[in-house]
Amino acid sequence: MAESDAQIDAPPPAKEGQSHLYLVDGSGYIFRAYHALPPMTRPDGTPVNAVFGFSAMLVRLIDDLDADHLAVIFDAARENFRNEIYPEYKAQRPEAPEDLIPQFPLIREATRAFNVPCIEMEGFEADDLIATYARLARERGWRVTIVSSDKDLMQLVTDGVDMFDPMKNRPIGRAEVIEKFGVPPEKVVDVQSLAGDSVDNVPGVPGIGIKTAAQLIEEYGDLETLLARAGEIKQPKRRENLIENADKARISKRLVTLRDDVEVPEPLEDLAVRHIDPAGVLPFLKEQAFKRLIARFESEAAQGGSEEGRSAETVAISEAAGADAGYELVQDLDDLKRWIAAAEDQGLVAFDTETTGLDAMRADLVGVSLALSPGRACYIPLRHVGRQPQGDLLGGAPAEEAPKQVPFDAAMALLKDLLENPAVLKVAHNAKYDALVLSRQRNGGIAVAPIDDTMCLSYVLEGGLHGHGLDELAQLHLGHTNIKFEEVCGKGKNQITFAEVALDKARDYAAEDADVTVRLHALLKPRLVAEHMVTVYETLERPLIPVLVAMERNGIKVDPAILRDMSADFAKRMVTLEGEIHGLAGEEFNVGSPKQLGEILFDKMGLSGGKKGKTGAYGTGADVLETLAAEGSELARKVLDWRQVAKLKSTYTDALVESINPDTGRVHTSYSMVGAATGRLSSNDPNLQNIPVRTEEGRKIRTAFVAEPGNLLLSVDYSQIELRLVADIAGIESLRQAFLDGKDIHAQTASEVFGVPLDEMTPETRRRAKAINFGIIYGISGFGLARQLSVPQGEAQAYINAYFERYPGIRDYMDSMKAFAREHGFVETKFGRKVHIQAIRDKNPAMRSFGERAAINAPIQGTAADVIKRAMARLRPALEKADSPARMLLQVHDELVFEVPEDAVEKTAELVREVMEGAAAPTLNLSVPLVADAGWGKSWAEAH
DNA sequence: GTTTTCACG
DNA sequence: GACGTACGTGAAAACT
Repeated sequence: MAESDAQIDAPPPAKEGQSHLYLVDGSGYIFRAYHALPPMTRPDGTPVNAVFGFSAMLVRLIDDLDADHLAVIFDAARENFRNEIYPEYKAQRPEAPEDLIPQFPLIREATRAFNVPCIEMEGFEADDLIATYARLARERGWRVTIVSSDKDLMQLVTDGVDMFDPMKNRPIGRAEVIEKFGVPPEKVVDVQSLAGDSVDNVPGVPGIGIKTAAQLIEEYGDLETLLARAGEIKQPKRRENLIENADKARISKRLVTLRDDVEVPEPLEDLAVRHIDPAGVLPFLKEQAFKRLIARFESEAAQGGSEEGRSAETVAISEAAGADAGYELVQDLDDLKRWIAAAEDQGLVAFDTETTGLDAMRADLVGVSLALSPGRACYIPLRHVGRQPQGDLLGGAPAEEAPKQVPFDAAMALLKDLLENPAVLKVAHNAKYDALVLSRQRNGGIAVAPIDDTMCLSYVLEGGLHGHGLDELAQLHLGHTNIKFEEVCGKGKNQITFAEVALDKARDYAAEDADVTVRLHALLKPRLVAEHMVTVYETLERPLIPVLVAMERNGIKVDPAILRDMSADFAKRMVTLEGEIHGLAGEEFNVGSPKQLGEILFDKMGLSGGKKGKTGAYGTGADVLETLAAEGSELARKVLDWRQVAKLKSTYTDALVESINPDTGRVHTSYSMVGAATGRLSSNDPNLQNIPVRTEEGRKIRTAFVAEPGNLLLSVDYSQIELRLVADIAGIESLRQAFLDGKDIHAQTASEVFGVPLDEMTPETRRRAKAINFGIIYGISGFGLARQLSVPQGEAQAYINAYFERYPGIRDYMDSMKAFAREHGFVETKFGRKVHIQAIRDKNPAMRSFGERAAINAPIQGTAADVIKRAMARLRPALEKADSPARMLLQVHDELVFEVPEDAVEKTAELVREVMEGAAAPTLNLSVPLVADAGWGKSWAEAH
């Protein structure tokens, strides 16, 4: 049933020769566009936001290749045959907003200007006309796509008929209908008849919503059967309602069922897609002052018409790109000078670097692409090589000479002038990578500035909604599929480096990236203002790019000898432990396999502890083994020891040695600015934000992180920053006072929640309070706290209740975050960063709870992340001003690590502490002081 | 490619 | 009233 249905994915593309009809729900679109788009007016003051959205949508649709028939359908008037069935139908709909009314005729005008059939009919709604056309087209074997997100049209989805949501740019197929209604399209009408619709004034049956309706229809098959057997319903209220309101349900059914037998005014043939005549559409566009669309059709007119209705935009970005008007290959100095002059003239250029690898500290620059405006891009090969000699495959092809390129040093000198020119804005996607590559002497020693980063723009605007890779954004915002890296370089053992790629292929790939970047920039940058995200971008993200470039470039010295010694020791201990484990188990097995271990522990040895998880595998996590060990299982104890050693060896001591850069002798992590939804950074290749510290054993790994001779590592970290923010944000007076007085915060909490005087505090009581304090930050639940504390759930819940009782501000905070997230789909940090929480609207209650906890945590974790980002951005000029020789090396969420000459440590520590403690001000006037503690030593272990 | 486990804040 | 849980990450190894 539903399971197999759900697997049906996006509809297949139209078959060869099959006609494809697009039916646009014009009336529905107007309202949605009006509400979704920010207000716009043309010079004479006429509001046109919906008209603009509509026009842009129509152009996009016509550009779509497989639409050969197209019509826009409108509602003719308010009254139609449904009002005769039920006079109140849609009666209570509010009047359209004042600034929408003048847009109705304009949208019909737009449709005609674009040479698209514009259809409406007295007595019927647009939906009925759509249903009728869909039936007619299907009878001829055509494919139909209904462009609308209106749920009332979902009943029409079937084989060959699907929908497309023009606001969200996503298809609506059978699976999406099931997601919305809980039943497949053919049963949607029955569900709607029961559930009714308060907006359209469809009565339905009282007390039954979509969920219950879907459940009932699933159970009884259809509406009539359900009504006939209503007496069998167990719930008394529901049974009564169904019996009493059977007629209302039947009337509702007549209201929601779409008519597909309307005498349509235009035959299908007349809906064939017609060419857009620039001369016909330009006067209309000019009247509305739609700049972007005007430019587009003017260029089309200049070229003597478009190519088969496809936009110049689409053509330039796809296969025709390389050919005529498309991307240019720059192979001599004069051409390069021409591009650079044009970029300087314009004051803005998008660029992308092509290299030999992903590690910016090791990669060699191979080429650079530039884009000035959509479709106008070039690629400058710099270090391409000829085809490499092929081994003995097919007799071995001989090596070829390197292709013609601008001499490297000459090209880099010119590019350096451009990329360092303060009057030219450089736009890149993940600019940190390109800036770091170019900053290395071998790749030109260029300090790129000023920089805009489309990846950061996307993160700031839509963090939490989707990924921020270039390919994903091209698809999402431009409807364009980028050439894949694999298609150019191959994969697996046959993969070649970009330096070996033939120039025409390299040009198409590289220039496309720059082209897409310049388009995304044009799309995203203006949204900063419209969506009030300028400050977040300009103060928290953009200034961090050069800071992180410097940190990644600095790296940190790691002593391989220390790690190798530890690895050898770990290896020995693992062998010993393995022997002991096999002895205890009575057989040899792979200790590293949770599956085998689970079978040994629970099947063979018969220890208690059940299955879990969808996969049916036994859980053998540390908590499970810890319980078994406490019950006296020596085997479990040994496995725990083995696991710890194995983890330390494989993830840290072995891997870190491999990460040492042979050129610098240091380890250079890479920070992701868009990895964490809350605004935190993340660290990878290698991850230096999770180096062990909690156990004595693991902590030793930090002795291998050292300062150069004559220097020290300085570590400064925020004390309890998240809890301090909670005290401030949730306005908890006693917690606030405790921080002000510098008291033991967990003991204080314990005293107040459990009513124990401070001088009678036991460590256990304090431990519990500490767990609650952390729980608060995570969006506490009785279950979670019980697990953490190993106490019954009821007891944990009692603690939480006591906490809420004592600190009501916490509960208010949690409730308001949940409500805000539900309403807006995101929550905000104190600095205005938006964190989108999609799970908050999930239909699965477990997912929703998850979203609620995330909504509680995100403003706290995110605000802390914002604070340290502000500190990092300010530290650069602050250290410079103080003439400090200190170098920032690492960030670990609430900690910064520096390398400092010995004689400058104390002064630097003081300066860093001041900047970090003052980082929230002046934007945020915290009622709780921020405190940072400093420590230093020869190694990271000593610095704490 | 996904799952499990475990390291950090 | 039932979902099945602490928030946020990344890496290695086993397993599909």
